[in-house]
Amino acid sequence: MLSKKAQYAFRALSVLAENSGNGPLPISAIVKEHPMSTKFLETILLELRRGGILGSRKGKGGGYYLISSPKNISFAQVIRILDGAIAPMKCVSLNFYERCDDCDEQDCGLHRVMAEVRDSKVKVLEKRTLADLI
Amino acid sequence: MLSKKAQYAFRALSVLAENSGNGPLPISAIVKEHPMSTKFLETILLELRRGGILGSRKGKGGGYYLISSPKNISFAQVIRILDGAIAPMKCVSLNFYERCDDCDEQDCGLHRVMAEVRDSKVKVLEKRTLADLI
DNA sequence: TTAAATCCCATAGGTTTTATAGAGTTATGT
DNA sequence: ACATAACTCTATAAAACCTATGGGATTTAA
Repeated sequence: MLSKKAQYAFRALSVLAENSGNGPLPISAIVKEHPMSTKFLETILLELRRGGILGSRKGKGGGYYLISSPKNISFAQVIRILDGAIAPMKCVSLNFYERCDDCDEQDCGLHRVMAEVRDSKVKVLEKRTLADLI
Repeated sequence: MLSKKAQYAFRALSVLAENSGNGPLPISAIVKEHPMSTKFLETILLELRRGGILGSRKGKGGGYYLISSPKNISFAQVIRILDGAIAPMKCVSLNFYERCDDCDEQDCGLHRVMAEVRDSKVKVLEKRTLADLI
């Protein structure tokens, strides 16, 4: 399941996507469109900035903005920044791999099926971008 | 991500699937093949029984067994019993639906993409069965 | 009667998620 | 220069959830 963090993030990103190209948008403007905890959103936007998909400008007239065009930012990127692995098990994760203690991964049916699930999720999430939110 | 519960469940179910048709298998026999907490596995098997995919027999010579053939028990069934929704958000879940507070669901981009993710996951998980574990 | 096995309930302990608070820092417009 | 608006950072608290365990009750076969 998507965390609340990721859900809030997509709400906020949809606002930023609509505003794309018009300079930075302050948090207050985002909260105005999608009511939520300002402070919580702050930490989320910070993570997204560190994750490399948002830029920010301080001071009067500042705020957050998308670093690239909405159609170049995939759902997969956002989810990996906020929730981590897309795969249903670490041992089949592409970006957050960890060795499995309970099987040898070569001849494990569970491993095979979960890799298949991962592929089907990634296929959708890599294809869909913030442009699909507008 | 799959919970440990679901992971242990699949390990156990693979043993039961291999033994399918040979009468009940006690927990001790399962733990022998896949080392894990006996008590924890006990609660898992109980849930699977209540979920309708396992039968059990008490007393000496008793144990757990698959109610139907391995090829008729899908991954989706098992996951729904132990982890709940397969969908990434409750508001797009087929079996665990809950209304979304933050959008109207008719015209929500996030909703649309997540429904697409749900479909791709369900497609794999309904197709794959315990027979794929053997 | 005894041993083997499931059944049931309660709960402890830890981790993660969600959210808040507050002080500090930086940039902007005037 | 100054006030202001906005981001930065760290700490922490509350709630929810996951993982695991314990003890006793019940059932069955031999």
